[in-house]
Amino acid sequence: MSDTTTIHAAFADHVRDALEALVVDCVLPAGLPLANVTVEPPRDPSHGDLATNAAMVLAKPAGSNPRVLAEALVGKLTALADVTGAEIAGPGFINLRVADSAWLAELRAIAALGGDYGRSNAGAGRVVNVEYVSANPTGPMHMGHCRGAVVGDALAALLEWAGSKVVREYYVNDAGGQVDTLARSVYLRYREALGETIEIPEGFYPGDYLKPIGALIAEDEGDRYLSEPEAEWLPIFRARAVAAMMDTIRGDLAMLGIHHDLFSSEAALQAAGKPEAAETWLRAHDLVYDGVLEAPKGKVVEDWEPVALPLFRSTKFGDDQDRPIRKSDGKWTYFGADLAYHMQKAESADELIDIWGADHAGTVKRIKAAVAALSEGEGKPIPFDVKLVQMVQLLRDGEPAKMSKRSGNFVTIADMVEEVGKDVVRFTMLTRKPEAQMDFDFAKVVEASKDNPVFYVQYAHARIRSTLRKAAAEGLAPSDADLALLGEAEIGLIKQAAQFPRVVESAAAAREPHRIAFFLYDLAAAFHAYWNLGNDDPSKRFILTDQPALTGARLFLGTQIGQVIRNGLGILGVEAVEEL
RNA sequence: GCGCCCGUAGCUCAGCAGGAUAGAGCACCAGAUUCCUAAUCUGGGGGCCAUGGGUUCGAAUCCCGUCGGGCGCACCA
Repeated sequence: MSDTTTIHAAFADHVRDALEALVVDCVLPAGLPLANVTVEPPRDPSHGDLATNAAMVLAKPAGSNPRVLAEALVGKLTALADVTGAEIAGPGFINLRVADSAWLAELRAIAALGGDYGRSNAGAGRVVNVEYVSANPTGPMHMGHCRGAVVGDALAALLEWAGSKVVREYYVNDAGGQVDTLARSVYLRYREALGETIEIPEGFYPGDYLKPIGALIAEDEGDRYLSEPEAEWLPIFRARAVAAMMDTIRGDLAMLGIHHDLFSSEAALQAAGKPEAAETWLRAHDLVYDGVLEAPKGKVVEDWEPVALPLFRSTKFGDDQDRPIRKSDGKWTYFGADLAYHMQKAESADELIDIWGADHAGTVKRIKAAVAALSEGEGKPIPFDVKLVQMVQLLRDGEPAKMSKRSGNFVTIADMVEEVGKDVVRFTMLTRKPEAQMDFDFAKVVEASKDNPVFYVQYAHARIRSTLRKAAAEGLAPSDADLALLGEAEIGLIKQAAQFPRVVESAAAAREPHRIAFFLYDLAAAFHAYWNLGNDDPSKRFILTDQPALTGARLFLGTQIGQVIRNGLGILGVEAVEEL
């Protein structure tokens, strides 16, 4: 990264420096908590370009009052070259006005940083492991996986932009009973491929997508497995079925533009003895004991009977019940293996993030308990966050959409991407905060105009690119030679685009990629509004053949606005199109 | 019954880890097209931020209760 400083970072530093100077002057005591000090644009632009709440936040811990502090701070800040005004307002805000020349410098900074504008090193290179999707390898990806996939992927990119090293990981649940069922289902399709008439029992996977796998095995291996006992063929069919499903899933993910760095196999984890190691350690610390599971509450289970199982003391860490790590047949529960899996991830990361569907909300406490127990016990507590994405209700013209041509009973991601396109799916999933439920209506989302922010943002970018092409055809090019010709409207646009680095930083800190989407929407709106000034007043257009200097400056501005939009869309994994 | 998430304009949603007079789109009303793409823009009406308390200089935002909606609640993943 170059040493080009963005205006946002510079002023955050300026305020911090001013506060330190006040410490030296003995106006402030040393060691004040600065975490809540913000430097950000006020909502009302008439209040200036930037405002800080420093005086209000620090008054109490400093044993002073906001007014006195603010006046001292203003004294320091007015001395800055880029500051043309500093005043105290409201309950103790300090409003700053920043010289136009500083905004023009920011425009040059965007140009200098290009595709890196907005990156920071706030994450300080810490390794963050983001586990997302992790759909069971028992079928193609469907809508239930989509939101988590998109949110996880955008979050991963966002954290990279904010200076973390990110590992994108997929946990392949290839060890439980479900993949055995998958193998048996494929075995049926295998027999079918060899001419038998089959019936698919309750509880098997009925989808047509298993037919080609069965057929392929029949082709490769002939009828040799027909007469063999299940114990012989099951592992083979399981391995082939899982491999085929993972190929399908990787294909589905690729359609969404998602590529994981690491696929971790649960079977491999178990083969390596990781769950045993965790159990041994937990037993040694009295965190696993042999106990009896309580009957579920609030729900009648008819054939419930008490069983003795090895239980993890998750209640010690805030869970409602202790949780079994092995089943009564001695095999690992999902949780028993998952706990070891999280330890495995923690070995090579500074921080863990899981993206889960809301239907797994009930298991958050136990896994957090396990990670806390193991990592604190090992003397290396690791920050661990589980992000829950809420359900998406699929609609078609307001009616619930069901049924897929491929799977028989659910809408697949492949179907959806084919119908509405990757960019629409991704952007739409990201224009809502993940913890709120959302509707996804095919009818609305394919509409290329209204109600569809993707096109709105892409259109802004396309307009800019189109204008640059048109200008080039007339021999006009962007130039920063005469930026002083830019006026109030243009500076306003720069101010808005200049928020990008701090939006990236705060979105990353809050783990909320949707903020990028809303920022882009606002920036696009500002651009469209600016553009339309040229409708009423031709002198406000980009291309003015008789004024090459002004045209060059405006094209330079447009180029950088386009760059910011492109960078933001890049985080979201949405294409910045050249034309619509 | 218990746990987690949500409740902001008629509808769909933002609200930047507590800040100044709560915003946008859709819908509704009134306008802009000899234009670098009108897939756009300008203006207007519309809110007890579910509700009752609390915390403080300051609450849509944090805490507690209530109401309403969603998800989950044995060895399934």
